[in-house]
Amino acid sequence: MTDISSLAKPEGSIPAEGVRTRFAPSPTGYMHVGNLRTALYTWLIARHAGGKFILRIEDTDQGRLVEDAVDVIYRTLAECGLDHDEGPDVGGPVGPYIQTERRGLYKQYAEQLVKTGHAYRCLCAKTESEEDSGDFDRGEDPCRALSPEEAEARANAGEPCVIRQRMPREGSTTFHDAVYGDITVENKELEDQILIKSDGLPTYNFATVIDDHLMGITHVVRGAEYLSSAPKYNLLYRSFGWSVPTYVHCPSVMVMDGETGAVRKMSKRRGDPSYEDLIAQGYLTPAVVNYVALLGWSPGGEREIYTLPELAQVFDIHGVSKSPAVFDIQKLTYFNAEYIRALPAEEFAKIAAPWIRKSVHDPDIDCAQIAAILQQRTEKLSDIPEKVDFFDALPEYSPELYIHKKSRTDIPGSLETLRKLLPELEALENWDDKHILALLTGMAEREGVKNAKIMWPLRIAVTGRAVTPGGAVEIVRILGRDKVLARLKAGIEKLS
RNA sequence: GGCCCGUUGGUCAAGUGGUUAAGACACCGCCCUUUCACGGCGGUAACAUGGGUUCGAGUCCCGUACGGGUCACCA
Repeated sequence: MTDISSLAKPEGSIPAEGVRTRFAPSPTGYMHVGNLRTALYTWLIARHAGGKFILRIEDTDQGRLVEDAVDVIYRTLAECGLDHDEGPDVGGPVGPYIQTERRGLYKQYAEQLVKTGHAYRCLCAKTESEEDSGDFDRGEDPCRALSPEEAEARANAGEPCVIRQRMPREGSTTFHDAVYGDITVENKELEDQILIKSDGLPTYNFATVIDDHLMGITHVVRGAEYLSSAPKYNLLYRSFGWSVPTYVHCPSVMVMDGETGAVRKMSKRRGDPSYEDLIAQGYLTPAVVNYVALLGWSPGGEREIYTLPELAQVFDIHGVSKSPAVFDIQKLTYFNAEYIRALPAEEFAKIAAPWIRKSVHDPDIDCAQIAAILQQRTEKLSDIPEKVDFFDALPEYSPELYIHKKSRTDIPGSLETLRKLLPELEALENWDDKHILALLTGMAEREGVKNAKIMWPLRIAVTGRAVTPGGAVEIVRILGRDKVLARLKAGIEKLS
């Protein structure tokens, strides 16, 4: 076999040791949850070991280029905290990190394989073995393995030419995966896959092997959908005399159909959320990352809430599951609520402000005060606007709302309460929680009734809602005297 | 259909031959509470199935069923 070390290498050389992982997305324009999880695990493995995390763009499909798609990848990785040490934007010792910029490289290695008999040129889509088996009419079709001279002549004449990997016809190949263990397939099941397409670019299966080797990748993390093509890689590595990196295949992320209950792979086309969709729906990035980490991997204990650095510390390939996991938006929502509650109040106020302003336009209303009562009751940011819209304008509501068994309220009693409340609130000097509460409890005490009997009608009158963020006192305070008095009057009129 | 992989409650999952088979979400109930929520307490609910191996099997082996993946000049 020819010495492959004489072949051209990209600039620089491979670091001698240490874990190196890579996230190698094709730029399709969005990151679905499964992609994000693959990126996460890949990053986690590198960081856990103190190694390097590399970003490589796999854009060898010229027909599927999407404008700005790479930006989505950069943005998502950055937002999630998955920083890369090498990549198209930051460079590195084994670049370039975009496959179309490496095109010459693949061709050389493919030629090498042709020379050593591990690959052959072909003019059409038929493989050697199909040709041998007489599956098509040889007389009509010019397709067959070509000699180098022939191939070159054809290429010069402008005829398309493809390079295929020559698979052994007998025996079997065993491939080892860190998650799935040993997987053995009969060689006769392996197709002579195309290495170099007729446009001169490599196929994914070839480019990834070449690049992973050249970039010194030690752990290849990818979706389980690639598992069945993995044995072919072993053959490729063997043909080159290269050592095989550790493969880590991750189970697919599924989604359950709400109606049929059937599980299927997540897909953008079916409306399943991408990372950006989730953020737009008011999910917090750390919550998404934390939840996604646990989808198909378990740290083993009972703990579920982990920061990114904590995940890097405890991440272990052995915890990766073999079976597909169903994405559960409810559990994500739970994680999100946990993260929202844990936020410092000022930070939540900052994050919540734009959502509050979606429905509360009155400049006199203080967003920060609303945020304060909202924080403990918000599961996702997108729930906010409808929860607080009553601050802006009193919604239409039914008098029935005044009837509440537990608070022992009814319509006539509520009317009476509102009538008494009106002058007292009008006269209240200090408009703050303490004094408002004192006024309300004082009234309850004087009348010998539960606080709720006073507070329920008041809250209904000022909000028009049975369910509100915060109780009567806070809402009255935030709303301000003018609005409260006006709404009280409206309530009295409604019940009269 | 061929090949490959998988199968613990509705969902995520712990479990590496001997456990009353964890925990979390969701759901239900109770408590707390000025509503709702939060919080606290409790509850319903699982080893797909049939054979082995073994003193003993969720854990090991084989079959069956079901689910997933893959069979492109896409990744």
